[in-house]
Amino acid sequence: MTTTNQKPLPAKYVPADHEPEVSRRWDEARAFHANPQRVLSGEARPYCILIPPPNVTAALHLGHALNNTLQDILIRHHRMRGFETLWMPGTDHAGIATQTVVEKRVLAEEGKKRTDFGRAEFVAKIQAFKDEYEQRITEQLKAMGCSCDWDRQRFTMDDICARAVREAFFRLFKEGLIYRGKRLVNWDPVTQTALADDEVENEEIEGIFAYLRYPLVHQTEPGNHSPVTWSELAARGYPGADQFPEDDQAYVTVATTRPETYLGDTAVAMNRRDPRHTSLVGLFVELPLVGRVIPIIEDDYVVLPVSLGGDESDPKAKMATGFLKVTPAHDPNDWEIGQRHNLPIINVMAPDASISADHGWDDYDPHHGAHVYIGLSREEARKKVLDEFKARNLLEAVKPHVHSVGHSYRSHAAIEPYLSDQWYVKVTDDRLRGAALRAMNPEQRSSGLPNLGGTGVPPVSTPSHPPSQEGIPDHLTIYTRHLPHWQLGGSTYFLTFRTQQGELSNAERQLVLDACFHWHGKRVTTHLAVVMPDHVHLLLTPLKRASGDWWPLQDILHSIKSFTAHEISTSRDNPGPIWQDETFDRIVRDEDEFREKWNYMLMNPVKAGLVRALGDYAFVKCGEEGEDGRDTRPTEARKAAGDNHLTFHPARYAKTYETWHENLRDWCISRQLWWGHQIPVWTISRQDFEAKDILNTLEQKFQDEFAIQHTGDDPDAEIVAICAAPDPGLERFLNSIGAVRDQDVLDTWFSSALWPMSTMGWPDPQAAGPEFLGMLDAFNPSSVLCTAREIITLWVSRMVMFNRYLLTNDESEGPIPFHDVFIHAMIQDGQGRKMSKSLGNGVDPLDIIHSHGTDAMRYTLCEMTTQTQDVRLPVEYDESTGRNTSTKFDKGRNFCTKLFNATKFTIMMLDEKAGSEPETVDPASLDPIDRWMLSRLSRATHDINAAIENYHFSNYAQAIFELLRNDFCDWYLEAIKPSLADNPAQRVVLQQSLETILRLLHPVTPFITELLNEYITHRRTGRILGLDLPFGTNPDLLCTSGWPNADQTLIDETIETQFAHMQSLVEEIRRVRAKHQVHPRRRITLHADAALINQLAGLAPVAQTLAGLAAITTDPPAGESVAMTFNSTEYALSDLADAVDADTERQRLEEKVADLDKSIMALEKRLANPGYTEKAPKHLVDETRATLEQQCADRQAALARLAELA
RNA sequence: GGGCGCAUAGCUCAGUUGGCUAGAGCGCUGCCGUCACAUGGCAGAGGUCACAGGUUCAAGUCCUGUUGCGCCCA
Repeated sequence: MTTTNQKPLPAKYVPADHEPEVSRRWDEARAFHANPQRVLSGEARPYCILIPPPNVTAALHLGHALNNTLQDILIRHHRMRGFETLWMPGTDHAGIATQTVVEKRVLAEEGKKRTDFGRAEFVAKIQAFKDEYEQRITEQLKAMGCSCDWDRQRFTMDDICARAVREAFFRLFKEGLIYRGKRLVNWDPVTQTALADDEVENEEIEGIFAYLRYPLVHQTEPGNHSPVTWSELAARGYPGADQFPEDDQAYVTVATTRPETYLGDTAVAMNRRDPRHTSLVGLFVELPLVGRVIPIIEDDYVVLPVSLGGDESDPKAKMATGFLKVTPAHDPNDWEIGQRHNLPIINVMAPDASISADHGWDDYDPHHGAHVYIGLSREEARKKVLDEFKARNLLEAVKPHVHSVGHSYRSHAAIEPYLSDQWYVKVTDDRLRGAALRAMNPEQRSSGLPNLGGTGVPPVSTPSHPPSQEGIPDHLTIYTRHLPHWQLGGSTYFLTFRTQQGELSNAERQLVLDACFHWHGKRVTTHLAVVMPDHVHLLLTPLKRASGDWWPLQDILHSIKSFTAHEISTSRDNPGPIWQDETFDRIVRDEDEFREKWNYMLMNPVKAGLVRALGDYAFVKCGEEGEDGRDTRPTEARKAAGDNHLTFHPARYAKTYETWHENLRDWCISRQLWWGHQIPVWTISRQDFEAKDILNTLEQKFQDEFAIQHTGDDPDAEIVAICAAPDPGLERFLNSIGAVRDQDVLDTWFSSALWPMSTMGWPDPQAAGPEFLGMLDAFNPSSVLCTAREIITLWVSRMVMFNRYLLTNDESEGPIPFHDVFIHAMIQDGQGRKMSKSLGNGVDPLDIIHSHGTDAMRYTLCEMTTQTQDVRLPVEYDESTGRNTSTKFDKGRNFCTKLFNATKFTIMMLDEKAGSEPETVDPASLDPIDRWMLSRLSRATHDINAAIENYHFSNYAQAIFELLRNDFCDWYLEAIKPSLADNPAQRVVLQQSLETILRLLHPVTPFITELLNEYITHRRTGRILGLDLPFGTNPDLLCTSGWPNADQTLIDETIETQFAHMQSLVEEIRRVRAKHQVHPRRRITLHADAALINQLAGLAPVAQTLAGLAAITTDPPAGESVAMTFNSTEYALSDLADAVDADTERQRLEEKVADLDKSIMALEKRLANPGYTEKAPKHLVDETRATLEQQCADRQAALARLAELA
């Protein structure tokens, strides 16, 4: 069948000519729409990714392109594998960021400020901006080929998300996990809002260290004080007081980077170890101009100066005076001191950080002179303070000082620690933080874990206590190997690991035994586990994964050992290594031998070294046969995944997650903004609340829909009410009684944290709409979250906490929101700077798509994704187009061009001569070249499956690159040119190979493969046994066709070895041709011998084609010829030219001899080392000997030929 | 201050639990207008794997330390 109903492919591939058309076909087929019912009915397993919703502040840049390309690769791969696949798209309202951008825009365009509009009016402006950018972002994602379920696109301020926010807030509030507190917050004076800790960026700035003198006074009673003189101090034993004029007023000197905050000082603190301490106890200082008299207190926080015995290595001790001004309202550390000593808290600033007496400066008295500061900015006030102190001879010194200061990530203004009422989530509660930590995969948890790996000593392959050989039949002798080799066959392994020291208690033995069976049936079949007090024996067979390879034994063992070690060392309260390295003994692979060995061990446990004495069987357990390695657990069980299932890739990021939670502080969630979810809390004074008997009314009318909290320190403070589901009746009621709704909005991450739930209709899918039914059950937990590193703390953690807390049922804590977290690299520009909008070095993916095409961009991004944490991407600005571009994408573009041309050529060849192709092809009947191609295909398929499964995207890109360019184009296509027309079975192989390649490529380059697939799949005539290309859910499109299944049996080691041999022969001939500058079209003659021809076997014609040979003959050359050594034998090539240049030939041979000399010396040296021949594995030594032998022969041959030439 | 990452060819980067003469793309050199592809093919040059120790028969790879760069968190 050679249907050629498509229009012919154009001469050149121009991506822009095809991508929109392909997109349209996907849209029309609704190819990316997920149906939860297929999951719930058991028809298909779920695979779900939730997009990290991009901020609507700006268009996407290449970092997003990377992020989304990787997600799309995972999604498309799983869709083709038959999973019911959901990729949920959406955007984030990004409260402060978006509002700031719009404020700037409005100011620039209309010259107006936010406050010139009403709240509703301004929010509408932001909404319009959001609509514009949401659309732009969606267009970008579609242009990138993202196969999202576009029908389900969400925005974090959708009604559906708002409902989730209300519900979550209500529940947390009711349980006391949200509270109101007067705290120091990170205040951004420019945007005038509080910021979360992680929205603050520390920057080194060149500031000052000012030394201010505070005059000392006595205070007999409040309002009545008198100066303290130096002579008085000297009398009190103050060291060095006699150095000063005795009648002058004494002072103490404080050092500060922020002199202006002295207006709010409420104490001076000193360390009790300070020798001056005793003489100052009970004294006070008077703040110049302010007039406030404040006590001298003692607190261990104060650093002793070096001169008084402070720590010399502490830079603070070098700068310190020993006296610390304490400003509880304007410094977090001072706040703590203030709390400890019950100091007054005096806020001296307005929200814009200007000095103000109207925000808590209750003892402000303009007559003392502090009025000179009022209204000044922080910076102006700082200068003014120094001037005023200097004028009064109270400024001891000012030194330059580089220190780190928090800045707003948004406005870049210096953060002011500012006292205000804010709402907090008590994330430090065990129900949140604890649940997040318990979610972690135990093998990635570090706390309390002994250092099991990374000792630098590789696993010992020789057992330190070998099982007794006595009585074991010789042919069952266990032998040791390196682990990777064992894995190839999926064999059964006998493993032993021993305790580091001491013995396990019975309880511990039971724990270990259970752990040995943890992966049973899922990743391994655990045939037998024997847990003795000082060692463990395991008999395991790793199971096949869905990707076709086997679960790594190493991983399984590591899981068992690290988990048990953690548990044991915790319970012993004695961290330290528990296990030694394991020894690996391979059981003979043959099944009969295995059975015999197995029986022997069970019958003769003492002789086999299993146990020490007969009867010592307490902790021995045999497992049932397992199934395959797929996650076949029913939905309920999968959903129960809560504790121990959250796994990071790469694993090192688990540490970031863990330490973040260990050092967590409560999360400030209120923001003084207009753009966001307004806090659903109404407040009313306690007086009114009680007078109107409101509680009673609430309880009668709105039983479960409200929760109250009493807040405030004094009885006059307010109480707080909250409504749950947005009940207009309750809201009306609250308004009617004069309760006031909180003006603030929630931190954006509060709604983002609900993303895995809100997008699926939580809390009430029924009410959300029919399309939400079953979504939570089918797709939460989702499969993987793909994001960047800084998001671990901002978002990942909060999603885990909320998902687990809010989906808690009567039985247990809720599930994790995703099983895996994949952290990809951050894209930097050519100078190593992070790509960001503020630096202006962000690159629009559409620019790259414009110059190179989408697939090229995706291919290159995929290939860049290794396990590293940053990647550099130098870009150049193209004047002619006004766009950024980068030569890094050339590789992707060239790769696509190659695919296009190879496909065109394949079509041409298939159409040239068609007919009589067999319907079914048995690989065994094929020519070697075709068997080789199938072997390479099968191998690549397995490599690619493993790469994608492990998030090794770069390996995927490289595997497919080599398969297409090297194997398929350079060798296979070139080799079959002469034979294809007369070989119908080969035409099937060609067609099936390319179709397989297109499918394997589809996840990374979806557009071009979708385009070409139509041409190739329609030319399908037959199939190959062992190579299955399933139809999938909709074979009309490649994106919904099935993923290739290549049977392991197609991998033919023998043919691959033979082929590699043939390749080196061809390459050797090509080298000779190149040296002698033989024209590519000239056919030359290889004078071989029977041995070589025999060795080439069926590949001789291929070699002839690829090396440009007219013939391979055993006849000696008739005329001039050159020598060529191959495989220790000298051969001749003739017909190179009309006359061979003897000088060239001599030079070539001399170079060759020199090369060989060098290599031979190295090999001889290695073999001369007795350590090598004795200790290195035999096969390596043999290999070295063989190589040496061959190279010596090659050298002899070359020398002989040189002698002839001379 | 704590944590993490990086340092390999001119450039951008691979190198899978230590084992062939360390690889790829771009760039460079030579040949090729060839009937899929010049966005190509064939061949080639180019590396003291940051530095110093150590473990090992064997180190780019493991360990210790040093230097430089970057990121995250305080």
